[in-house]
Amino acid sequence: MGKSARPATISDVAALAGVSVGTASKALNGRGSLRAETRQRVQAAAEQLGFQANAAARTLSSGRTYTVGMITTDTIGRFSIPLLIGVEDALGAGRMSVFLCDGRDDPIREQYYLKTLLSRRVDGIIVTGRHARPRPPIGSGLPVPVVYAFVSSTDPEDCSVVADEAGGARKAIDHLLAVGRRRIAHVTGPEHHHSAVVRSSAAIEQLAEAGLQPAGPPLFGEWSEAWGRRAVGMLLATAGEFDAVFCGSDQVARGVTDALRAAGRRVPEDVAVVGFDNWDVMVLGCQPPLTSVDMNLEGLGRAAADLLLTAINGEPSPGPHVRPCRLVVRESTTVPVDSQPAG
Amino acid sequence: MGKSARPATISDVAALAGVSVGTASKALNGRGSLRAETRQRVQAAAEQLGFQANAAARTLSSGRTYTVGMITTDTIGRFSIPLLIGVEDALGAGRMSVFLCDGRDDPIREQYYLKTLLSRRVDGIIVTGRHARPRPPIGSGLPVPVVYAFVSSTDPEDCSVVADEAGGARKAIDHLLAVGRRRIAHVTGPEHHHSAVVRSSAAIEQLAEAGLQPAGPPLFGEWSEAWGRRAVGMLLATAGEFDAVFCGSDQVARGVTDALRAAGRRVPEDVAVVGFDNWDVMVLGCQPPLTSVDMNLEGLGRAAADLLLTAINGEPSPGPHVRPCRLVVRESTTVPVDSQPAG
DNA sequence: GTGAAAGCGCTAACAA
DNA sequence: TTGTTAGCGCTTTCAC
Repeated sequence: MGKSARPATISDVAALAGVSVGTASKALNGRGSLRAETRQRVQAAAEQLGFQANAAARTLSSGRTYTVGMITTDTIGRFSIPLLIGVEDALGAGRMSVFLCDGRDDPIREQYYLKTLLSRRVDGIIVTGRHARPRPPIGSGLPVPVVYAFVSSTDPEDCSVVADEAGGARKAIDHLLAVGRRRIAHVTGPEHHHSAVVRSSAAIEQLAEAGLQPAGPPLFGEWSEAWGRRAVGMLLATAGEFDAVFCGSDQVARGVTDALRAAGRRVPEDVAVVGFDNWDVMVLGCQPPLTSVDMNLEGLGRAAADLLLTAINGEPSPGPHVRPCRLVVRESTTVPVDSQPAG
Repeated sequence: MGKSARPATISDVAALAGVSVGTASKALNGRGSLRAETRQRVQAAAEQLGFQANAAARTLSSGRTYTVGMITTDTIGRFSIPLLIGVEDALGAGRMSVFLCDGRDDPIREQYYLKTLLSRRVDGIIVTGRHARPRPPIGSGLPVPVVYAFVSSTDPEDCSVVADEAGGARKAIDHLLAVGRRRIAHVTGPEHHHSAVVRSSAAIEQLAEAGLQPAGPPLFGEWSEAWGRRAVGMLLATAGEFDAVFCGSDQVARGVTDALRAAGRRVPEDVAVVGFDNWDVMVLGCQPPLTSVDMNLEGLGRAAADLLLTAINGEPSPGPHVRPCRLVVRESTTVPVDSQPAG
């Protein structure tokens, strides 16, 4: 069973079945009207030869490639994965294949990929990235539809699917208020980071709506556990009392939680902690497991792919499409009913 | 600048330049011999029309698609990313594009993808997966070369690129011995998991070579922090004294480290801890940062892609290609020189 | 119900 | 040096 020299073509199939290529084509694609017997004979021949229609040839006549390109702005990473899976999921069902292009934060590389994808005549393009901040459009007047997933374009006419991060932050605050917290601090990532700012402002606004001030100014730092730990030192030193910390990411939240425990504060009895991202490994590894905001990136990827498919079919949906976040409650904010009452 | 109705074809270019398509083709591909002036005129016309050669048409005549398929056995995840990046890196340089196919641990899905890729006439296929255990070949007598990356095939003739996990485990043990540890315990993942077994046996053998016994039998459990924490309870309860723990993964190692500290044992002064995978977020989030074994998955992906490229060019390299692991030393095994001497 | 033939966009061999 | 032409494998009219 060596390597077959050459994949079977439709004329091989036609010859074996004793029909013309036109007839074979109809038989294999269920088009035209043929005798059932002929159809079967062709299918049997195709089966026997292991025939797989040459996609390039098909593309050439149909004009459709049934492929889409996915370009990541920055490098492929933790955030891209669920998006990728969602996209793959929605497209795979529609028998479309995905070209993966790793932009590496390099605009030149990105444009190179764009050219390649266009020369491959992809039916559409999905652009993603780790940073939610609106980015310049990848191109203008492109011959195929483009959907931005998680990121959005600075051109408000471009189709994008983004998470309602502000809404997520508000849900986090509402939850903390609902479990009786009133002195809520906020620790998050870099001040120049779009998501940090959006989440932070939304949290503060939501507190204000409840007539509350945050427990101290928001602490901007990095997206790391180490920063979360350091921030707790600052909170303990400078802030007054606080009974909750809303964090801009799960990593920060985990650092905060660890440092609080190390400082003798119980989570959640003394201080409740909420994270953001609902990153399984962080959220479940944490002691106790973290309550966190989930942006449903996989659903977002799926939605982006669906919008792309409908755009490919001639029904574009321009503009931003905002999708809600979901709060996943765990033990960092709620004492389990069967646990020891707080001393 | 609306959507251009139809991408320019080479005959558009030829017409605009006032030459025949054959001449245009030569001019654009730098073949044949043409007057420099003609060449330039064609190139200018192509530029003006934004001409991008139709890849499908090119494929049809040349037989090459300059695409490869990458099939993940299980779902795309943490382990696939560095592999993907490596593959992308090595292939992108050679102007090849990658079709990403998420197998989801579903053999039917996998075969569906295989068919799709073959019908797209990819030049080659890379198969990856999270589990290093050898897997059944994805197909036999395939018309294109296949390289397994990180995983290997049960057919020893199949080309695969794998990490020397046993060697990595031995390096970890050697390091612990070098920093003076003699009573080394081992905590790892599920007993039915190939990597757990390989790493574990290699560690025990290496200890034996040094004339040592492990501190208690290896503890098999899960790949989670929670298990690492529980395991420490077992070690403290049942094992005698121990001055180091070699862990089968960074997550386990982190759980172990946290639990040791909670139990009043200092890391690394009282107990040194080594992880496996060198997963940045785990290794750096840990207190203190974890010494860990790095399998260099990105390099592995690059190597797999390079082997695939040479196989595509007619020089296959059958059989397994084993690549060394690297030990990355951090503070979980070595006291920084400028730190407080142990009390 | 089936076959013949044109054409998708490009390359490459051959003619001019 | 340039143009003409025959495919590459498939789909799709249009005759038969």
